[in-house]
Amino acid sequence: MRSYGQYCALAKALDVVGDRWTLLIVRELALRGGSRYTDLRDGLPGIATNMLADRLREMEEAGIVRREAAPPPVATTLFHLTERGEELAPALYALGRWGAALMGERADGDEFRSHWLQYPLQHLFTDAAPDEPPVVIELRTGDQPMVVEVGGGAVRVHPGAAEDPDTVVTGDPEVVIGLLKGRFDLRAARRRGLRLDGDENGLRRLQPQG
Amino acid sequence: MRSYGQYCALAKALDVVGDRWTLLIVRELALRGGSRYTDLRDGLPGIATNMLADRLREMEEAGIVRREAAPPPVATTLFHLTERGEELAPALYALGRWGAALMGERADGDEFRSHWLQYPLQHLFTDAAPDEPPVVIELRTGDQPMVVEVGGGAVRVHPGAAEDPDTVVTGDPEVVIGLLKGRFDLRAARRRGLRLDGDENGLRRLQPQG
DNA sequence: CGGCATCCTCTTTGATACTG
DNA sequence: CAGTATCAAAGAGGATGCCG
Repeated sequence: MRSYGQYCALAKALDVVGDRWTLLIVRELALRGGSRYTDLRDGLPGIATNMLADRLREMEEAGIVRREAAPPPVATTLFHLTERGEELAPALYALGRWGAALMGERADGDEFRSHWLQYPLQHLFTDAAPDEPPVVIELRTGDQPMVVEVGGGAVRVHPGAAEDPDTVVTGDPEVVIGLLKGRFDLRAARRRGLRLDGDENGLRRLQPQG
Repeated sequence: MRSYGQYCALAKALDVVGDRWTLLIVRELALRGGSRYTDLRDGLPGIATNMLADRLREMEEAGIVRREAAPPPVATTLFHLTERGEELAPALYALGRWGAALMGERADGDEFRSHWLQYPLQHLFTDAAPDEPPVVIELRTGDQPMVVEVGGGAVRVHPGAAEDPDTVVTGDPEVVIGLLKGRFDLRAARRRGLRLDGDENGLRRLQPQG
């Protein structure tokens, strides 16, 4: 990207991360940790492969991405955020929080990946009853199941199936997210195809932050 | 901007404010409040006039900018942020804070406007001695003087000349900012052409936040 | 298959000139 | 003052090819 040529912290930040796709690549790396090229491409539906290669090179030059040759058994390149890259997290949260209001209806053709839920759930939601025993929720929406552990005042999220979930939520991403955010109540969500197995009260623990 | 087509809050936010220049226009409107077109252009050195017109229209459609026909005595159009637009402030702070680390040397040809200091000073600096009587500093750098009031634990900044400043700091933006951020000590700043009139201790009140 | 590089087309941006 | 009009240059998107 061409520099804005302004001696201003915001402009300088945008000189580095203001390019198209750059912040979404940071999102992927922040969510997944070290990632292969093809995993990144999969988490960035719509990106052209040359774009991804270009951006990764630029981000490496800018000091926010580091590439690492994985040792022989794997024999692949792994891309990581540098420390400086990880420091973008607060900016991602702030933008994501602002964008949350735009997550109403899923536009036609909008892609979805389950692991995108990790950021919002961990940072925009809270444990409504920190003193009660922890609750495990499995979300089945998108390309893979996600486990949500709510307990001790915090929310932790990771991909995979839960061993013995208290609650299992199955449905379209728009409906699952709408239910969690309070845009739909349980009745409305069910009308839109949501299925809930196990303890309905488990979900009450997971509440959007003020 | 073409939509990313991803059902993700960050991607949705970038669909709206990820275009080139958009966040810098938000910066200008946030700093100045209601602004005329030509004032915006002046605060955005490097922007092409058709870009500014395009962006303002898009931002209006997106609901983050509102245009207002000022009444007869002024008879001009004023551009404002909507409430939704003002909610971008936390994202601007976060990005600006990240970009502050890039404010080392002023690149050749980098433009500067004094009012850009307002955001960083108010939000990235703090009053180091909240219980002592307030201090007024006048910064003379860039296109216009700025008044910095440090007192009661807060920092307030506005354009203009101070009536009876405790301290007056004159010099190149790079040096003034370097001094405030602690990149230069007073000796080093003076070597680079900084002039300080009045009480040297006034400056000690203004300290970067952790 | 993973990790790109090339080629081509289309869109966006930038510089400048001009207008009600 | 507040923009439009015009045109050239840069960047993004899509398809495909290459190489270990």
